Amino acid sequence: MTFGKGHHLHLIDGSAFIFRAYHALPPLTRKSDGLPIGAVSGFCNMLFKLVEDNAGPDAPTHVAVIFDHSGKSFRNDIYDKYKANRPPAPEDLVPQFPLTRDATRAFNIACIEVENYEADDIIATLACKARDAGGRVTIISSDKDLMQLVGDGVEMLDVMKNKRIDRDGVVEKFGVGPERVVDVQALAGDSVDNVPGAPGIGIKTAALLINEYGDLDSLLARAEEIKQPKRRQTLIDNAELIRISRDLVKLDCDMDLDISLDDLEVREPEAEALLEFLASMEFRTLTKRIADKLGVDTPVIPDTPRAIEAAQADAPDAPPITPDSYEWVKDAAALKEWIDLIYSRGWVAIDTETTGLDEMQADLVGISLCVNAGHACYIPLAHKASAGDDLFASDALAEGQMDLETALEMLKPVLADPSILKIGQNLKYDAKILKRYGLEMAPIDDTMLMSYALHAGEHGHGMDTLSDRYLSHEPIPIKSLLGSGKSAVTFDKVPIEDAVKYAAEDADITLRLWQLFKPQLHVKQVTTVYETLERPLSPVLAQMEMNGVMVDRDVLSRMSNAFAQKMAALEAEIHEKAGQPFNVGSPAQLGEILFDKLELPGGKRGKNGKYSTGADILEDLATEHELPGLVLDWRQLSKLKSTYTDALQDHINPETGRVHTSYVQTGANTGRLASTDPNLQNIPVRSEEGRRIREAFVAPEGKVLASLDYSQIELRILAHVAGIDSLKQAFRDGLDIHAMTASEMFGVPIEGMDPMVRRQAKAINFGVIYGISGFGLARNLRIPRKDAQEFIDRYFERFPGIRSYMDETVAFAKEHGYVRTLFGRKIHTPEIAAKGPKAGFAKRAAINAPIQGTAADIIRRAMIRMPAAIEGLPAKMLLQVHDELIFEVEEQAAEETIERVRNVMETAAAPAVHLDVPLVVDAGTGRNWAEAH
DNA sequence: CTAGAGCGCTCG
DNA sequence: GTACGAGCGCTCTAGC
Repeated sequence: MTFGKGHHLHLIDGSAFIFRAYHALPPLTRKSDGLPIGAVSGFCNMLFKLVEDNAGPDAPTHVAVIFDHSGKSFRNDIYDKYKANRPPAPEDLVPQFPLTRDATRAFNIACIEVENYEADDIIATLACKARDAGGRVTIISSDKDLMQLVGDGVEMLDVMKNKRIDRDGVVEKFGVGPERVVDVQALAGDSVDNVPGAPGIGIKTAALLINEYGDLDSLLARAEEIKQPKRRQTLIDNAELIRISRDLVKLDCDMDLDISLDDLEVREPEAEALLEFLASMEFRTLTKRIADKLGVDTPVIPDTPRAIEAAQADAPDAPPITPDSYEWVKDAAALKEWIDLIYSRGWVAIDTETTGLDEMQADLVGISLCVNAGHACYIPLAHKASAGDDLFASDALAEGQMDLETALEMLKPVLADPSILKIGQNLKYDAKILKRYGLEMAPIDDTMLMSYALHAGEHGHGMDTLSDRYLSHEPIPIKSLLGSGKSAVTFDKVPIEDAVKYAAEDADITLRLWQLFKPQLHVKQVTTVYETLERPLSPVLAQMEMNGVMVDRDVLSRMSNAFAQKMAALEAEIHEKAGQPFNVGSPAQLGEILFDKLELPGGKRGKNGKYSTGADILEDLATEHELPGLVLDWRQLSKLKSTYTDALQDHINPETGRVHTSYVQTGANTGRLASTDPNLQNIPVRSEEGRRIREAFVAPEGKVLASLDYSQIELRILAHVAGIDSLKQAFRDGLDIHAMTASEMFGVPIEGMDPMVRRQAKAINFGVIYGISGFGLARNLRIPRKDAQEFIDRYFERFPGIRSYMDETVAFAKEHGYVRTLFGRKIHTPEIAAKGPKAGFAKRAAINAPIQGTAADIIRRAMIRMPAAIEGLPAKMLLQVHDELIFEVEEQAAEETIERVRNVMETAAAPAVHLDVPLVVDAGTGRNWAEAH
């Protein structure tokens, strides 16, 4: 049978269906694993309704669902900004795109998409073919771009409004017949698709002009005749843009399709395949309805959520992880194919290989990509030829590599494309490397951050850990390629064939982890944490790290020399008092001197049978002998010199003259950041001598450093979460909280309070945050344990809400295995069920985590909002130290900057959380960090 | 020679 | 046996 007169073709605009379904329905998720399926559900219902409605006399004989092939089309070659303003598809819709194709096939309906073309072109080509063959066509869509096809037996049907659109309908909408629709659209433009058109001309005016002049070409040719000066000028000025617009809106009726109309003949669904699909989506109602209609038994959909392991076993289509499937991309043609694949998929896992771990200095060596489990490649860009390959130049590049600049030029639009999701493991690293090469990357998903949101406290979040744990696969160790220690080489020396296996595997593993984690975010109810506290922070940190802080080498160097001299003098004195030379830096040797040779009291041995010689012990011994005090002085200098004045100099970047720390977003289980290489969160401040190190952290000429820190944020949070009215009121009244505590506990007036009493209250306040114990407080205050316990008892008596908060928190942790911050962050406490000393640790950690974690969440929220808040000011955010943010700002803008930053910090909890206590931020500025703090 | 544990000290 | 959360430099030793 050949398609012809008497036949009726239905062409369904699949993409329109998907978006309509997505927006019409709440965000449904599959019960077993949280996979978002709202759009698929709506899509299936719409398909089913069509099938049901197709029983009547007007039923189609042929039907097809047409989809847009994701990514770019030939129209982008005509006009590169085509559809450029279109926002990316929502996160939870992206994984549903392929499922709607599966659904179409499950209904046994032809499913068509063609690379480089839009659905509208395929619809146009099929509609023209069918019309020419003498058949009828109904286009099921409300897209006005398709109205140019109406007429001669072609109609549109808007299923939502249940309205047919024929020739008259088109005239009603455009003021012209279908054959002139393109002309009107070319003039009017379309802001949604970013079709330029002629500025100032809308559909009404366009129709008027076309009706007057006949068609677009005549209009443009006779533009001079137009009476209205503005219209005349805009048509003359924009003639070229208008012609381009016409090319953009004109649908291609003459595509080469390898499918014929006869292939589209209506087929009955195959019950088994359709029901299997519906059951796999866990659509209970629809499965039953369709099973009933088809007259077969409804398949059973299990109610119990599957475990992760089951979900994995459930995906037999994921091929095993093997280097055999990885591709070595050698030239632009091969890379182009990968880029096309990325566009067709909508996402890509990416990983960069470099010559080192310092993102501010390492060079790019290659890039790996993965679009699908097992489908990965490596693009080597700067591998060196091995010595044997080229006798003349040892730094010659190896064969089989494409030009680095060409590759980056090709990848640049993909990485910046808002419709392409870039997936990585610790993407901040790759983003910084690529940024140094001029490439921006957005939007992103980071499997490390996902793991952190899901599993903080349960395990680490490095790729090796995750791969082993969730994919049961041990990745190729980097050491097997680079070696280790002195003989280690950089990645550019690795033979490319080895690099391909290693690098592509990393991208492959990352993509697989993403596929596992993404749906889990919903299931574990940490989507908001991930989306609002993790994902948006990563680029902010990257920018801070790249900003760096200026450090004055000379200041450090001078201090270092001074320390060295003092240490030498102390060392001589120490040896003299000890009666023999020994390594003062060796606790083991010191212990023997103190406790064996000098026979001082209190020698306690640690785990390895060595004496403990910690500061607290030496302080106690200082009353017995001169030696311990000298050692303490020596240790302070030694610490300052080695960790700060010496090591810090090595971290000054030779190109920027600044120190660029790295923040580990997943470093602390509570949500705090960790700072490494170097750690700038533990620069001395408590001792006078140590604080001087901060004088080396400076602002350049004409600028100052501004430091803003939350005052007592953790105690404020404690007052809020434990609901202690008197503490909350004290914070509202701006009282000295430690003095107030002392006053409440001991019944003494705040005025003229003994500083010792206040100090004890302060220790108790902090102790509470840490999960207080009599032993700990006793040791901290150096008072008998009994006295400490009395203090604690009295404290709980006065603030009973604190005790119940602690008890409830521990009970919650025992029941659920985790605790939560006010913003929903989960911190797992797997040891809470343990016996013995571990239980104590876990209990205190569980008490502390919601407090410390909520404070961490608040400053994260402030940091995420900060770039927008200081936009336009000559100010840069440089550092975070848990409750403090440090900025570098031009002197005359310091006041304005502080005002804006303070405002963001003080309101950072809102609107997600309303605190019963105010957040207060102290601020200071100075030429260096010591002055600013 | 190297990796890792343990100690001790720095910060919030 | 004990305050909560981190990173890093040094010493020392087990194991290649």
